[in-house]
Amino acid sequence: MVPTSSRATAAPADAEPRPDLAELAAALEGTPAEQGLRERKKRARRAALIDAAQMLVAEHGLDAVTVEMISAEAGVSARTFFNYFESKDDAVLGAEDSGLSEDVVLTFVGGGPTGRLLSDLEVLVASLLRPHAEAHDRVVRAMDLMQQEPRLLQRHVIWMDRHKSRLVELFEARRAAVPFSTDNELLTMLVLLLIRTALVAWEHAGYSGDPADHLPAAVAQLVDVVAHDLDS
Amino acid sequence: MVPTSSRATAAPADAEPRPDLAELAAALEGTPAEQGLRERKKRARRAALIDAAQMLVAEHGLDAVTVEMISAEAGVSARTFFNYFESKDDAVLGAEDSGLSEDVVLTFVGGGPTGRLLSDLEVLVASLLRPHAEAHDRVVRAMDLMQQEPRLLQRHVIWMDRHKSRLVELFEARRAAVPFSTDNELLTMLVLLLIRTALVAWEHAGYSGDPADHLPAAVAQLVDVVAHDLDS
DNA sequence: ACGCAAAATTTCATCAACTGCAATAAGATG
DNA sequence: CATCTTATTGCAGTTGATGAAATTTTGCGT
Repeated sequence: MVPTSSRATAAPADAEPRPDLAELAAALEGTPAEQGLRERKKRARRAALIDAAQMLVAEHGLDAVTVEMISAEAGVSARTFFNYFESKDDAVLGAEDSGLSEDVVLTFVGGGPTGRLLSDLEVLVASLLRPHAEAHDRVVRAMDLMQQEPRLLQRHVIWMDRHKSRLVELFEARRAAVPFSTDNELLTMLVLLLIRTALVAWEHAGYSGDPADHLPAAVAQLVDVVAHDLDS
Repeated sequence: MVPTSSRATAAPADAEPRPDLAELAAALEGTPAEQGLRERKKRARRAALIDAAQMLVAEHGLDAVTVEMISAEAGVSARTFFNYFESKDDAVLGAEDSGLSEDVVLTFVGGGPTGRLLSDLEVLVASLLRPHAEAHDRVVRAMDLMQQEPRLLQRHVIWMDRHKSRLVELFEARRAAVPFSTDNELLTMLVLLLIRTALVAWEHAGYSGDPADHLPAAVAQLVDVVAHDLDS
């Protein structure tokens, strides 16, 4: 195996005779006592796979990395890889299905918190962005990789697509409480716009702080564009 | 050239002795005398492949259709298929790289036609949408399929990605003529938003007229959302 | 500790998307 | 017709992804 690993060992952070044991042990340290051992191992493997995927892709490029390499690096079989991720791309991005919390949802469908649709969308998106701050490092690496490998950008849209029906439900529910005329399609695209704009701004800021911090600026820009159109 | 194949058989693809001749002939009729025969055949094959792909997918679903089926239906080898399209999805969507015309570009980068960024974006998007009206039937079918097969939606984004660098160039050029502060990222997402909203509205309207006809409504909705936020 | 049931991993087989290459067929051209 | 160019094809091979059965690991009651 490993047909194209001529300069693989030039990297500083790894001189591993036995990647599985070392990484598993390290990863298990990170999550000391939380739930059963089974659960911890699961998280550890998942993290190991993401790390392996991101490291390899950063070094060799997306297409030059096979799931076999990733699996080998993480010390599992290739088949197991697909027990954790639906696709290679998902692993590289460390895809996490960050759902939205109940209270935020309830507030939104109730017509709150501000009563102004755009502002409330902003709050909603902020709550979507927050989980990203947890796995800070992995998200940062994912964003960097997204720039080098445009193909990964589409996963962003797939994420959107996964949650689109849920979002549409929210919009419909809110519409029942506080009628408004904007189409669902435009609103979902608006959510996507805000997410991407905020994330890119976050990246331009050197990944300092929380992605959600850049949301107000994104909204402000949007308002600006429209306002300029109304003025003149 | 709508009904390419008069065959609605649910049976496997071995019921036809010579699909190529019939379809090719029909397709060649459509484009009587234009450039060389070679060029016409190329277009005909491409059209045949798109039609075959869309028909089969509409009948059996995206994942149940293989490129071998599509190729067989169009009367070419599977290898040839990939001389025409980069992927199966591209064929199903009938991906056409509609570029933007020079005059529209020049007007935009010059700060026109209205001088208001959003309105000028609208004009730009309209010119992007117009080519879609040419291959009306295929675009309609592609849109229908997109609804049934969410995975195809991501191609929309890939299209966006392909043209993103060009769009960014336009934004930069205009910025040089008429300074404005909006980020490129937000603007490209805005373009995507307008395109999608207009297309979906067009679809909801039963595909009557031109997709670009629904652009003003999309912009109006966007303005509305922002305006409501400014008022209260 | 022991053994058993559930869950996860692995092995193996299989399919389909896609690519490179070399041979061949088919337009174009003079 | 001769030949040069371009397109098509068959073929072998890589890779992503999935299903099923065998095997290992973990949880847990006794």
